[in-house]
Amino acid sequence: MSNKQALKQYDIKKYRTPDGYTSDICVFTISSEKNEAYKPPTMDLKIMLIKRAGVDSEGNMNIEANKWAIPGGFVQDDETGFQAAKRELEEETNISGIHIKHFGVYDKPGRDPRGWIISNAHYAIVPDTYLSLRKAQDDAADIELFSINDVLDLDLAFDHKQIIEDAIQVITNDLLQTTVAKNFLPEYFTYSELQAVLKTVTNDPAILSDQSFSRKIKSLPFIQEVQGKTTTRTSKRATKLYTFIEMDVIKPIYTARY
Amino acid sequence: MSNKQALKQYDIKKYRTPDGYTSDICVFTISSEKNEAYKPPTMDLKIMLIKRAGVDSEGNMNIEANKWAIPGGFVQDDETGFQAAKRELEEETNISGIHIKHFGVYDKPGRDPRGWIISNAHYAIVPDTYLSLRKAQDDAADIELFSINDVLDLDLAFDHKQIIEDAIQVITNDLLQTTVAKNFLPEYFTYSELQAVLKTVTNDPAILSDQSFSRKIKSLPFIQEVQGKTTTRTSKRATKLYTFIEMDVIKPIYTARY
DNA sequence: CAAATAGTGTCTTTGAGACAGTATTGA
DNA sequence: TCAATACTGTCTCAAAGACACTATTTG
Repeated sequence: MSNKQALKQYDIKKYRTPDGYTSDICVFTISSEKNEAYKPPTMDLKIMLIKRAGVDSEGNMNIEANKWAIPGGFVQDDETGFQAAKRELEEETNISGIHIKHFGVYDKPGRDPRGWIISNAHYAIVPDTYLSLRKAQDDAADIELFSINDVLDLDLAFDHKQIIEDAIQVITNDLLQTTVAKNFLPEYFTYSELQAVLKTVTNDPAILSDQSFSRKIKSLPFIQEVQGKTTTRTSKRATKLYTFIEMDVIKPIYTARY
Repeated sequence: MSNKQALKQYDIKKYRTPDGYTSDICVFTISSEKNEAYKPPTMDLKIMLIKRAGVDSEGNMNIEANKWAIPGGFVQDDETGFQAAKRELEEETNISGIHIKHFGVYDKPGRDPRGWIISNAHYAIVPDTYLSLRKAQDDAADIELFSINDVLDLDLAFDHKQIIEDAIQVITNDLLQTTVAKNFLPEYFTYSELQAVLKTVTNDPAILSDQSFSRKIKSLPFIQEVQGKTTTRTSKRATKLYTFIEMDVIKPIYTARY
């Protein structure tokens, strides 16, 4: 065993090393499709993609030209992949404090024709106001939001179809089994706003029903009613506001009610 | 924006590339501490570590010598990190079909004094019989199982303390919120065997109580009673057997009972 | 007042949790 | 027989789900 160990270390020179190490970010936003006065929002979960250029800076044909891709870039040698993702997202959106989470590594040989390139996949949650702003400032031709219901029909670069599929699965899970939904909401929100977020990823009748959900929200240990504050942004009648309590929630499937 | 994109591609030559790409595996096993006849098992969640050699093959002092470490090795350029983890684990234990899951990437600059080395972290679930066997065959001085309650007190190599902490958190979550517990159990198991697995990571009274749990298990949609089969391995009285049904379980925290 | 949203009142049914009791069988 | 494990019977309490109803406010 000691030999085996020592040999492994010797092998360090033998193995080929990767040609690149990148971080990519699936930027999700929930845009209120309709946002009329005194109406609860109708929401749609969207992902931001960029369109790859047709030619590179030297005028040569670009690889995966004109295809849609998730934003990303190379990790520098003085930062982690996570830090790189954060940096790139901040460069892209000009905001910090964004919720961002690593969810996978994509390293299948041949995934990038340029070489052996390893990609860290992250998802981020960004309020849609920032993205509309970003799109307005810049030449906006090559940045677009796509509904998660449509995005997989696009012509996507590299293995980004797989990455996006996985990201949608992960964020669906996280929205339902963690309190990450709070990142799509203002600090104080109404029951119907939280409900609209969850509706983007589930058909659970207990969540779909207004009465059930407005009753249920009062008994959730990780959500608290904000006393004495109301809003009229979702209805003419003043509506109670709630806020998330900071806590880890692990509800075992073995004790839940089915 | 097109310029920015093109520039990014140009940068491919500018960035330093990693010095190594590895896969490490936290090998978990549940050993039955007591396994007397007609007794339900008392289980303990353990992790397998190897002891790093004192000197390398050339007789030089090894880095992180004599410290405990999680097993792993370099990813080859014709395989993914996940495949490498599977290959290494099979080399180590001589079994295939093991449950293995990627849970993180460790790439903090300076984490490995030998260079910029990126590690994919996985956890695996291995029946303890295989590990005892493996330990018996080999010179066993440098391979050991540690309870997750003790392992963090050891002198651990590199950033393996962090990796193991994270692995314990992830497997705890998965055991309670997915059906991954099935990998610690035979195909047909008793309620007390499943209970013993869950007890290694939770103090939930509904799981701790024999009566509650033996009732509850009948109503779980992902567990089915095996008709007409019983066992006496956990008690003198014949005990009903159950099996997991293949299905995805996502129980929203918003509909669970608290 | 009509329409829309946000609730509440109340009933039925289900299940969780607790406690006590029964069932089975080897030592 | 006893001790240990695996249940089952039954009660109480809380919550889920359904339905009807009330509350509030603007156009």
